[in-house]
Amino acid sequence: MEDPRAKAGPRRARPGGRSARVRAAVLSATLSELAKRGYAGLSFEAVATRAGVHKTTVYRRWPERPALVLDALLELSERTVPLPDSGSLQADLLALAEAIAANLSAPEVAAVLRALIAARHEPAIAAAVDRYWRARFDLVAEVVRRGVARGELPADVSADLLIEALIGPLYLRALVTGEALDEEFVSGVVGLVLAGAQGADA
Amino acid sequence: MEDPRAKAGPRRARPGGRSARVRAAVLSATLSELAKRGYAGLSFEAVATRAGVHKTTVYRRWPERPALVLDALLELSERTVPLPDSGSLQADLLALAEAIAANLSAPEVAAVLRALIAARHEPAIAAAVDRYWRARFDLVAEVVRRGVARGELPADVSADLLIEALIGPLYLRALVTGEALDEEFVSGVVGLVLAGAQGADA
DNA sequence: CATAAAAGCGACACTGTGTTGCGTTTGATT
DNA sequence: AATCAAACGCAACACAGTGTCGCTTTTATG
Repeated sequence: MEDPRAKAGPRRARPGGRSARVRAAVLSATLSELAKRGYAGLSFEAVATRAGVHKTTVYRRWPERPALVLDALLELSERTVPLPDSGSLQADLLALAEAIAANLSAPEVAAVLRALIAARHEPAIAAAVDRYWRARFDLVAEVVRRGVARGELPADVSADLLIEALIGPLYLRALVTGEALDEEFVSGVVGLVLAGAQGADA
Repeated sequence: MEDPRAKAGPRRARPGGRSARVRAAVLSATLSELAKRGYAGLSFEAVATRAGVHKTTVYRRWPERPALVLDALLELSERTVPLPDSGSLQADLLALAEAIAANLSAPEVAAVLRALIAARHEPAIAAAVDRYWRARFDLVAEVVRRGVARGELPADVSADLLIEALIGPLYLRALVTGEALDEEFVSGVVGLVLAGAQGADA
């Protein structure tokens, strides 16, 4: 009962070229708008205009707001930061902290992060953000593990605690208090945390 | 030319009773709505309804949004946290961290803070938040100063750095990653920071 | 070159915001 | 206690922006 190319036929393949372009433009525009207006103030119309695309196109592909923001985020988190591996824990942590500080010092990045923090209302956003952080932390934990393997840290040190102690102050300044992430501060935090981790095995 | 009670008369005094009640109700409602919807999603109408007051009343007293939120914030920051002074730096820092953690663990508090973070767009809000933090830090620095005076810390330790290292991870969990602020984490941070501050005078 | 998926387009209903004019309540003043 | 303006309640309004719909045009794919 299977006609050679009859019944199966009508389901044509879907285009890749234009759709991909539109998608990229919209997601990029979403990030910009997110930085500019925040999550709640995000307007589909503004996103469409900025992307050079019609409003209905955006609505059709991303029927509700969390879906759009989520896709934009995934796009953003693709940009992975390479893990330093210099052979010295001190140097690795410093390089890491400086890279993060440089990132956070970019106004658009800070703005997007602030928008995300505010969007924790939305369960879908919260879940995605959590996953993002877990992956990030697991990655960075590798640096700590190498330090332990080299004997630079006591074996019972908690990698998560160390990482959070390192990153926390950076985020505090960038997002909460708004103070500048200068060189002195970053190296100070690294020194403090490192000394604490090396000596706190009580 | 000054008639005893003539020309100066028509300027009657302004009521204190009802106005004060309305003001308190509105500001309290503002905090609740802020926690619920965030800054950008804050609706004057919702605030008014929650406060049991008419929409126009809110609009008249606070013509624009930053003014309303700012007043609500000032109300909130009145609630000062008493500084611990047990004679031991370790105990003081722990008490402080636990108090902050308890605060941040309250969903409404975390929600309001998130809303404020997102509202950094608004210069007026940003300025007020910055002032708030400066005052807070100056206050907490007293604990560190006492520790230095008792010889529990090297004299050249930076009070600000120590405080930010202590508070940063707490805020990171509460606002960014969303993880729980359990007892173990809080004491871990205190231990790490304290050890770091005591040993890092290089 | 035929075809269907995807984007463009204009129009629309609808919700919520912020404003205005006027009447009513409230509380300080004499 | 009577007065009177400040402050609030109320209803109606203009307006902007959101999200939806039916239709036409473009553009990959086979």
